[in-house]
This record gives sequence, structure tokens and C-alpha cells, in this order.
Amino acid sequence: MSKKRKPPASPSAQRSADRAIGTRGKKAAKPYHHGDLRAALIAAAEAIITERGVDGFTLREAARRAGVSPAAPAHHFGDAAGLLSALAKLGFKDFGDALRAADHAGGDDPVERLKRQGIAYVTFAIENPARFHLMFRSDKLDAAYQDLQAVGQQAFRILENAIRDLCALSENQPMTPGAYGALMATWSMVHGFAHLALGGEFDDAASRFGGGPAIVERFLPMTLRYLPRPEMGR
Amino acid sequence: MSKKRKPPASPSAQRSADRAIGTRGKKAAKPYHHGDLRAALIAAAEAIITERGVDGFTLREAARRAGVSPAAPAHHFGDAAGLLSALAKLGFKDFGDALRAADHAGGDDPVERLKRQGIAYVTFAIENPARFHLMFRSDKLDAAYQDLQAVGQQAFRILENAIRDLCALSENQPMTPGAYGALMATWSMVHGFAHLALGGEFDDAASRFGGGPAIVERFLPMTLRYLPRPEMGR
DNA sequence: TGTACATCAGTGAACGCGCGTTCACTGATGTAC
DNA sequence: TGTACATCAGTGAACGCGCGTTCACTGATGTAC
Repeated sequence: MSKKRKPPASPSAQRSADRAIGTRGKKAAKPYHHGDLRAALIAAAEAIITERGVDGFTLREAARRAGVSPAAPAHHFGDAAGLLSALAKLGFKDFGDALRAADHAGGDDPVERLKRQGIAYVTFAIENPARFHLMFRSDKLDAAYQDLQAVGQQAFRILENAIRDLCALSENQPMTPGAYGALMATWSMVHGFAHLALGGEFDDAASRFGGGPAIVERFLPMTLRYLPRPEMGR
Repeated sequence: MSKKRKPPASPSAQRSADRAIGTRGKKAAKPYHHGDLRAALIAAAEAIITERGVDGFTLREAARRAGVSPAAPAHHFGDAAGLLSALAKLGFKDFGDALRAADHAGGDDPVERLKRQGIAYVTFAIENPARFHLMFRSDKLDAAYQDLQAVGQQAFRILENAIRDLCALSENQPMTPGAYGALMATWSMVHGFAHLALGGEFDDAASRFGGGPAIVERFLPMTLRYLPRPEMGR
């Protein structure tokens, strides 16, 4: 009750003058409305977590990069978790598309399909490290955000279907323990490989085979030879 | 030059009085020196990252929990990376001990040894999530800290030796591509399983088999059946 | 065995910083009549 | 086709907070002689 805020002294006139100077001879003065702030904030968020990691993200920095005041993002995303969840959802979408494309990119042999999906999984992680890390940081996401959960589950179902075929199970049959094990083993292997590669754990070894590209081009195929095979389920 | 700091007005007398009141009838007044601040700070750091994650760690909070002023930790660790590196080194030490113990805890069959190490790897991660996450957060560690690198490498060499035996390679022989692949596949599988389990990705499935303990007791053995085997190297 | 003194391990106040959020506001847009 | 007005999408200053670090200092300990 006792605290009052004073209105700024004639801000809008000064603001207009600044804009006219700042944009003279380039293009139209900066409009009051951004136009597509939502997309600009998502792009800014991706750039920030690419540069600084998921934990280096701040809402103020995103607003700054989008050229907008610190309070503006709240109109579109509420808070930081909302913005990050929107970005994660895009990530799951693209991730699912990549797995699906790999699934269909060759023959029907389940072993080959699984290997193609594994390559797609790791390739997505290495090409989109910021999104990949974010997608598994549930502490930073809003679980209730739109259909974030559903989009994520759709992606992992593609992997599950390849395992079902590998284990000769139809879509209606319940998963057997052997199939569960194969699914977890596959998921763990590709997820762990992606994590270790992004963490730089393979860099020393890769430097002897031509550096970074060797990880996907040489190490990954060497590793995926040890993916589960039908006969291992007994 | 122009800024001066004023000395506090008679601080020590007041401080002594506070202490006498605070500890009356319990034990001796709090001594000026902590006694074992180094160990207390490491314990505090582990508690903090257990509760809040690696990124929730602050030096001030560690000092607070150790009952010491914010500037005190600098005398022992310099900065936050120094303290976290000390904790990570303890983690690698215990981790290596756990792998070594598992390696010797049964027969010589390489397949069995590898499986025991895999169980030890994941069990360590699940029982020490804070340390485990920290050990792979090189961005938060000081790479030059004492022999941090060496202690880490020692731990992973235990895994490498089991793979060498699996692939019938002596310690002097160079690793073959097949052995490299088996090593990366094994490391990826156990590391990925640990990460996914800690991230809660198996929780939904585990709840149908008795909750959390099911992950190590049932899911992990199901998964480790798909560890690399000698015959897969052709 | 004493004692002077250097060194070590703490204190606690203060610094400047960037953060999320709130606030009263303003300019632009869309819609009902 | 106009026009009043509600709603939406922004501004920018201010708030309180916790952080790492610095500073001059103080109390305890260890060591040389």
C-alpha cells in the first residue's frame, strides 16, 4: 500500500526519436508489435541452450535476443518452462520424424530397421544437441504443456514397433520379458552412445581416426553391430 | 581509491555473546576453527547436488550448511569447480572400487564378469545419483584438478580389461575394431540405462512390477542379457 | 621451557551483477453495431 | 462505410533476491630460537 511507482517522464516521444535514428535509411521504423515473437523466442531459446547449455537459459536473455522487453515473453509462454516445453515439443516432433524416415528408408529386415533407427537416433542427438538434452530434462519442462507427453511417446513407439518385429510380436500381443529387455537394451545403447559422444567421452579415441566425424561414421556402426538380435532372446 | 569500507562496530564482543547463548548447556562454544571444514564442505556439496542437481549447487549454500562464512571455502578449494572436482574424484574412486569388486566377485567367465560389472555400474549410478551425474559434467569440473583424470581412467580400464578378455585379447595386444565396438556398446548400454533410469524414463513400466526396485532387480538383468557376446564379433 | 612471530583458517560486511516478476502504461488490432 | 471500444501485445522502470568475490580484520596454531 505504501509503495508507489512513478510514471516515466515522457517516454514515448523519446522512444520514437530513438527508433527513427536507429533505423534511418535502412527500413521502416521498428513497429510496436513484433510480428512473430513466438517463433523468435523459440529460435532464441534454441540458440541460447546451444551456446550455454540447458541450465544457461534465461528468459531475459531470450527476450534480449528477440529484441523485446523482459516482460514480453510472458504474453506467449507464461514462464521459462513454457517456452522450453514448446521447444522440446518441436524436438520430439523432428525426432519422431527422423526415426520414422529411417524406419522406412530401406528393407524390412528387422535387424536392419533397428540399426537404421539407431543411427537416426544418435545422428539426431549429435546434430541437435541442445534439443536432445532439453528433451530429457523433465525438471526444466512443464509436463502439462499441451501434448508434449503424447508427441514424445509417439516417437518412442516407433522404436518399440521395430523391437516387436524383431521379436516376432504383432501390435496386439503383449510385450514379453525378452522383448522388453531388447527394447531397453536398444534404447539404452543408442541413448548412452549419444550421451557419451556429446559429453566428449569418445573424443580422444576419435582423434586417432580423423576427429569428430569418425564418431558417427566409424564408431557408431562398430557399436551397433552389438544391437540385440532375435536369437539372443532364446 | 575513493571507496572506503568502514570497520564493523565492536563485532567480536557481540559475536562471543551470541555464541554463548546459542550453545548454552549443550557443548563447548563453537571454536573459531572448524576442525575439518574440507570434509564438511564435500559432504554439504554432495547433499546439495542430491537435492537440487548439479546445477543447483552454490558455494554459498555449501558454506551455509557447513556453518561457515561465505568466504571460508576459498581457503580449501579456491572456487566451486575445485570443490566439485574433489567430490567427483571421490566418486571415481568409489566407482572404480565397485567395478573392481564386481569383477572379482565370481567366476572368470568373461560374459559373467561383464554382466557383473554392468550391474555394478548401474547400481552405483542409482545409489549415488549426485556423484554419478557430477562425474560426467566436465563443464562443471576443473580438468586440471589433482589426478582427477587419472582416477577416472583407472575406473574405465577395469571395463576395458573385461572386454579384452571377452574378445580374447591380451593386455599388450592393440584393441581390434570389434573389441572397440564391444567396449563402446557395453559402456553405452550401461551408461544409457543408468541415465534413463535416473531420468525416470522406466518409472511407468516399473510401477507395474513393484516400483523403483524393479528397475535394478528385474529390468536390469532383462537388459543385460543383450550385452555383447564373443560370437558377435564374428 | 618460553616467547616472538609468521602463517593459517576463519569472520562478516560490502561490492556489483543478472535474474524473474510486477506494475502502470501505451500502441495496434479486431469486432459489434 | 464509420466509429466506439474491448482486447491483445508490447514497454521500461522498479522490486527483491541470491550469487561469487573482495576486503580488512581476527583468532588459533605452529615453529625458530
